[in-house]
Amino acid sequence: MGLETALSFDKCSECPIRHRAVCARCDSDELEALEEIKYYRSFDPGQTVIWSGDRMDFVASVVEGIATLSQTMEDGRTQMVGLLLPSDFVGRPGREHAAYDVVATTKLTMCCFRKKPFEEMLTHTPHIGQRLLEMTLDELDAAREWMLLLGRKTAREKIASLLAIIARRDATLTNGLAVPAVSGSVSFDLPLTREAMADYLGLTLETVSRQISALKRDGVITLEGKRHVSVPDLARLMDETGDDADGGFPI
Amino acid sequence: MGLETALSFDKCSECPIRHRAVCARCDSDELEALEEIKYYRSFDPGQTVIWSGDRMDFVASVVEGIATLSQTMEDGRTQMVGLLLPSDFVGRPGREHAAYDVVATTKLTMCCFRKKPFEEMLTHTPHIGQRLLEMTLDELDAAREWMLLLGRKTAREKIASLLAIIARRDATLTNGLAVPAVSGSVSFDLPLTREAMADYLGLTLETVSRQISALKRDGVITLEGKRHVSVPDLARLMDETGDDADGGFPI
DNA sequence: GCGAAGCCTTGATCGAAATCAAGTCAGAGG
DNA sequence: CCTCTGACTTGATTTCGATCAAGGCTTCGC
Repeated sequence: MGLETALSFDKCSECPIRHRAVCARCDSDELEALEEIKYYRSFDPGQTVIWSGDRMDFVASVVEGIATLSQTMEDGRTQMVGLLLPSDFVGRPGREHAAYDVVATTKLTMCCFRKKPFEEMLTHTPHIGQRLLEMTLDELDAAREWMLLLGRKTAREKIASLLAIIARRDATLTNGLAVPAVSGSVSFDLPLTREAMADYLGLTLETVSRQISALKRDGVITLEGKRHVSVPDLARLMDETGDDADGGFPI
Repeated sequence: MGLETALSFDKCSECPIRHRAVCARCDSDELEALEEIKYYRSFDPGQTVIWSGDRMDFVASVVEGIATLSQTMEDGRTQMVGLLLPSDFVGRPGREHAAYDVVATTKLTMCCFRKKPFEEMLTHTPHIGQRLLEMTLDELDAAREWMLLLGRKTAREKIASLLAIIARRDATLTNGLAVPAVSGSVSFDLPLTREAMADYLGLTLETVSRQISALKRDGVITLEGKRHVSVPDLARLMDETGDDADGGFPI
């Protein structure tokens, strides 16, 4: 089941997402209160964390690994509505049941808070609510950027946009810059299968495969194996996304 | 310009959105503080409230009328990312410039708060932040529901979904029920042109027109004029949306 | 080494929605 | 009354991505 935890830390103060997660603004008193209601859970790749409609008595932060948030129609059509990376928040205070499926795509560790006491803290300690508002507003912007992609971009632009987002994120994490580079070269591993990319982009896996091949043929990217992507010229990739020069990031 | 205000009220306590807007939870003291920093602005149909990228020194609530929130690509492709109805909130605390275009589709009145003092209040009075968090979480759910529509639904399902949403909202407003009816008949006016619907649904206006004609031909709806829609059997319309029986509302 | 299962690629064909192109209709203004 | 305009409809054609189908490449267990 992979439920046994094997973390390299146990105190919040040593936590790798301490300064980006919902607890980012907490002082040491607040952190102590959170310690009391938190517990860790781990999941294996492919394992479902929560099914849509399930009763959910916790909220959580992703500590390590990647998970997907998705919706499925009766006939099986699936749309991913979010990609959960370390520090991202899962669950909604005030809601009894999960609204989406959450599935681990890599080995995943989550820091869970029992919902009732977390909701209590939300009303009494402003720092958590403030940070959660900020994170939710960011997610809303991301969702709206994705709406433009889903509604108006071509398959090629969709693939280029996804690659650009992953490339940017990787570049930011590795060089530690606040503002990601907009040119130069990067390389990274795709954290998703072709099918998961298709579900994220509103395409079929065949179209994803074809467009990746096309970008490779046109020299926008090179592949080593199926999953490792190199981008010789980030600006060239950005051109393919259809966004304007500044990368379409909200000003 | 239509900037002259002609409201039937001037105090917050008589405001029609008093109990649903960002100020819903405020007590009388907090309301008094808000009164100090608020002012009203009105716009005519078609008028642009804010251009994406513009400096924005206020945030606001829609009081009366309808506005759209949209994104446009360099080559003119447009995607609406939100429909703003009375009580909806516009703007983001902590952001200098607008991220989207806001356009009035009907006569529109907004209750604006100067940004700086509003941000002040946000850190000092919890009730505003709590309500704003709740509203933002609702918007995030709506955005994610729309992502499923944009990524996976057919043109016919998209139109049916939009009509169902408007029908529900109208039914709720007129009968005052907390939970909208799921069957029976309704009729309402479309608040959007075919082009605006297309921008919302990720379609062309021709496709919107054809699918509305098809739903009419199949007896799912009837039209009086171009804009007035009657739905003889709401359940029938819901079937056409592709959502499951409960209407796809988050549990 | 061999077979099976996953994941991915590529080809052929099909179909839904986009695009291109006329029109219709209602209302506004001269 | 007539024309102009903007919103909408409808038809013909094209195109992009879906669907159907086959096969390749790894990895894993036997």
